[in-house]
Formats: sequence, structure tokens, C-alpha cells
Amino acid sequence: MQFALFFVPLHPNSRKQLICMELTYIKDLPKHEGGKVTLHGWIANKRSSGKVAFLVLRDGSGFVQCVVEVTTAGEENLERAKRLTLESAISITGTVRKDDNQEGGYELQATDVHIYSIADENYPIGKKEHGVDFLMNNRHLWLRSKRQWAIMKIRNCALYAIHRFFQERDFVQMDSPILTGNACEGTTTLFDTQFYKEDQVAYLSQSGQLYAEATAMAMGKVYTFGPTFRAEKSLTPRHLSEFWMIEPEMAFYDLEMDMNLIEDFVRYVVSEVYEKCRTELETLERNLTLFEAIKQPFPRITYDDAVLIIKGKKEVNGKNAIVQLEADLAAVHATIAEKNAALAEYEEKLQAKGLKKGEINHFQNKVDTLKNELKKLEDDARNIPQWIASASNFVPGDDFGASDEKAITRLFDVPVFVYKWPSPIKAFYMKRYEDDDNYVKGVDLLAPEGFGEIVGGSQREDDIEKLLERIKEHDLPLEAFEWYLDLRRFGSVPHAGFGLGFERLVMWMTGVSHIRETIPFPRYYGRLFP
RNA sequence: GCCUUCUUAGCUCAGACGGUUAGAGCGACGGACUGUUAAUCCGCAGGUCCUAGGUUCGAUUCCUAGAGAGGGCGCCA
Repeated sequence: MQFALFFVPLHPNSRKQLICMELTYIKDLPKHEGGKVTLHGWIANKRSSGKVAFLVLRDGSGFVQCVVEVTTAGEENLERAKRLTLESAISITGTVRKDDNQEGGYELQATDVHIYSIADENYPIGKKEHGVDFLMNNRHLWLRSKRQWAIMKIRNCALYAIHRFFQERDFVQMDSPILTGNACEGTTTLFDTQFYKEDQVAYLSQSGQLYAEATAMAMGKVYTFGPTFRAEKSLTPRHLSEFWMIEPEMAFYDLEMDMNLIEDFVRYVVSEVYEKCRTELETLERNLTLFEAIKQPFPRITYDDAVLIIKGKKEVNGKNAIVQLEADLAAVHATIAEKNAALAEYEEKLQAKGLKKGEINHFQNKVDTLKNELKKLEDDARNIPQWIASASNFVPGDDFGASDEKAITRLFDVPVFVYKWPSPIKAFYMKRYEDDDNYVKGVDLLAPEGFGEIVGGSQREDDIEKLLERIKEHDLPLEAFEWYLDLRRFGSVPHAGFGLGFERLVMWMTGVSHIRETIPFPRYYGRLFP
């Protein structure tokens, strides 16, 4: 590989200005084994002894340890290496060496160290644990850390897979507007903003679906992938005020074809991430059961059957939802007892006299970790009984709550379809069953491990008379829907689609406990900066 | 919007039935060390105990209100 570097003196703090034709990245080090390369990046961690410094370098493509020894790099380079603070920017030249003890399997034996800039020593993010709020205040820097890097790489991989999936199947990406003139489904609270004239309000889109229906009638199969805004003060681990949604819409599709597509789609994206992001999943210590099970067919159950399962009146593969939750609760209590015993043991060890400092740290770390784990377990112990009560008291006809979804998904390793929902709890545009007006052709896909709903879809009402009835029933402003009704006046056909919350998908695949970590700069109630 | 737990050093946390100078670890800073993986070892510095009001001889600790954060529910993707 040919590349040329020219260094031009610029400023005492940024020693060199780089004009560069091609860079070598950490992820490509295996191709350069034994060869000499120059890497450019930031100091993620540093350890140094008298005559040797270990620099962990990150360049966005990966992490690698660089060794600066006095014998190979000389006094001057070692001196420079020792001056580096966390997050200082450097370029470093050296020989690529295989070392199975290293993460990634390679390290760089340095011969030259060049400094772009020395970072202020007060880099706020340390090596020890931090609270979530502190990290969110430093989100612009937090993104540099390894865990966040892994999450963002997976997000990107999923993003690309989604486009590939649809493009390979001849779907056309047709973006829906972000500024809209009316609140389309009427239920959720929307953000609003002034639109030129003082008395005219524009709302930020909460769904692109109605527009996708229009473009599907023009292009056959379409998908939208854009930002979505909900002004609900939903401060939960599963909600954002601003998130990205994928909404495909297909002409001449019925509910079953819709479900087939959803299944193929979710399986495709999950498989791509499994195949291409092993390192990242390892960094996140993700349990891989989900990825191995994804080849199995997704169960499809009706709402009525789901209700019986939630209430513990119907078993799945010999498993009862309520019994399962009770077993989970018992397991939590057992774990709490175990951890408490371990905690007492370590605290006793800490009392012993003549401990070395290293031993004290070790025991203290164990105690801190155990206390944190116990806090979470005690939350579970408080919450699971509520879920059990709420699931067993479920009233047929109601929409599922978070606990009901947990009761169902707990029984499966793969996502589960729930379809044929009661008409009153679903949106006006969903098509009713021809033989039973009480149910609509809607479907939700619930992700396992308690994550809950990631997809909501339906076959749409294509009969203008019935649609008019629904609009009246839901008390929606008819004028605003005239253009939507035109889609039924001029060449109405059966059609279906679905919506998938992108961050929820990423959250589920990465296994992170909070959706706020799945988007670079999350927006939610109380969070507009950075 | 409702329920619940919390707010002490730059960070993560301990603590006092209300009483002299409020503690630890990490980080930062100074030093030692040629193979470290949250390196280790020695030294040093660092505080409006969230804010306001109340009770009291005395409040960081008790009470009330407010602000902010975590967890659960609702709303949803």
C-alpha cells in the first residue's frame, strides 16, 4: 500500500500538520503483521515504567496497545510518550507484532512518536465507574469510550443492513416530511413550531406512515427512515423524545405477507450484526442466545391466545407465564441471599489487620460491585410481584402493558408476533376482519428478554366508506384527511406496512439497559445538551 | 401524570440517635519502577455535606417546600 506523509511545523502544541494521502487504521493491522506502519489516534489509556511506556491507542476503527521502549524508540520518543495525557492526539510509527495476550491479537512496537496535541489533564471521564447523569452531561466525550464505541458500531451496522435489505428487494426509500400541518393520529402530544405566518403551527412528525401509504401507491414498495418526535414526558429506559423509525409500506400486501416481511427483515438485520460485529458484542458482553436462536421461526399467536398465556391459563411448550415469573422472583431472592453472604465475607476480610494496599483495593472493589448488584436485584424483587399481579389481573380487551409483554416474551427465545387485536384499542386506519368486526388486522412483534414491542404493523383499511366511519368515531378532523382519502378514491388496493423503532432494535441487540445509550445525542425530557 | 429511592471532594461512595478539626477509593499533582492490562508502590492537595425556610443553645444530620437524578407504572416505537 502506498501512502505519503508530509509534516509541516504549525504550533508548539500541535507539533505537526499532517497532509496525508492514505492512512493505516487499527482494524487493518493483521494485514501488516511484521511490517512498519504509522497510526493516528488518541490515547485511550497509558501505563508507564521507568524505561517503557504502554499507550493504548484508539483511532475510531479499534484499539491497540503501543509499546514505547527506550531500546527501540530512544530516550526522546520515550520522554514524549511519558508526557502524554489521556486523550492526547498522536501519530505513532512502529512494527506490527502478533501477541495473543492483547485484545485484537496485535500490538505496535513503536519507533517514533509524534504529538498533535497534549490534552488537558482534567479529562472528566476516568477509568472507574460513573453515574449515568454525569456521563450524559459529558456525552460528547463519553462517545469515545469503548462501550459507547461498540454500541455505535452496531448501530451503524444495523443501519446499513436495513437499507441493504430493502434496496435488495426493490423497495424505494421515500422520505416523509418532518414538518406536518396536523397531528395525524391524534393521540400523542407533539412538538410544535411556528411556520412562517404567526398563526400557523407546524408539528414535528410523529409518524411517516400516512405519507408512506401515499408513496406506496406511486412506487409499489417503499420505506421511510427518518426522525420521529414525541413530546411525551416518558422518562423510562425505553423512550426518547427524538428517535429514528423505519416504516415500510407495500401495495398488494395483506397481514400475512406483512408478518412474513417483518420476520425476514428482523432476522436479516440481527444476523448481519451477529456476523459483522462479534468484537463489539464481546466488548458489550452480550449474551448471544438471541443471535443463535434467530434462525428459528417466530411464533405467531392471536391476541386472545396471548391473553390466556398472560393470565397463566394457557401453557407454551409446557411453560406457564405466571409460574415462570414466580420462579424468576424466587431466583432473584436466592441471588440476593448469595450476594449478601459474599458481601459479609468480603467486609469481614477487610477488617483483618496487616492487609496490603492491593488486597484492600481488591476487597473494596468486590464490596462496591456487590452493593451495586444488590441494589438492582432489590429493585427486581420489588417489581416482579407487581408484574405478576398485573399480569394475572389482566382484563381481556385492554392493551398490553409492559408487565404483560414481559410475561409473554419470557417464554420464548425468539421474537413473538401477536396479531388479531380488538378494534377499540387500535388505530383508525387498521383494516377489520371481514368475518368479525371486533378485531383488526394489526400485529405487534415483541422482543424476548423483556424488551417488549419493537414493531407495530397492520393491513390498512382500503374501503373509503369504512375509513370515513372510523374517522368520525375517532373524532378526527375530516378536512385534514382529504388527501389521505384520495388514496382510496383513486385506485385503492389492499396494502400493509409496519413501523420499527430503530433505537429499540439497537437496544435489544446490544443488550444495553437504557435506550439513551443507543443514539449519539439522545433527546428526552430534561435533556437538550450537549 | 402517579408510586418509590436518592442528592456529602473532580468521579464513585461511606458516615454521624443533632455536638470539637467530615472520611475512603479512584482521578489530578510530585516521585520510584523494563511487560503493564481499571498496572503497582511512596508522598501531597482537594468540601457551600443540592437550595430555601423552620425546630433547636447548636442542623450537613430532624421537619416542610422546591430543584435535580435513579428505578417502576402509564403513554408508546
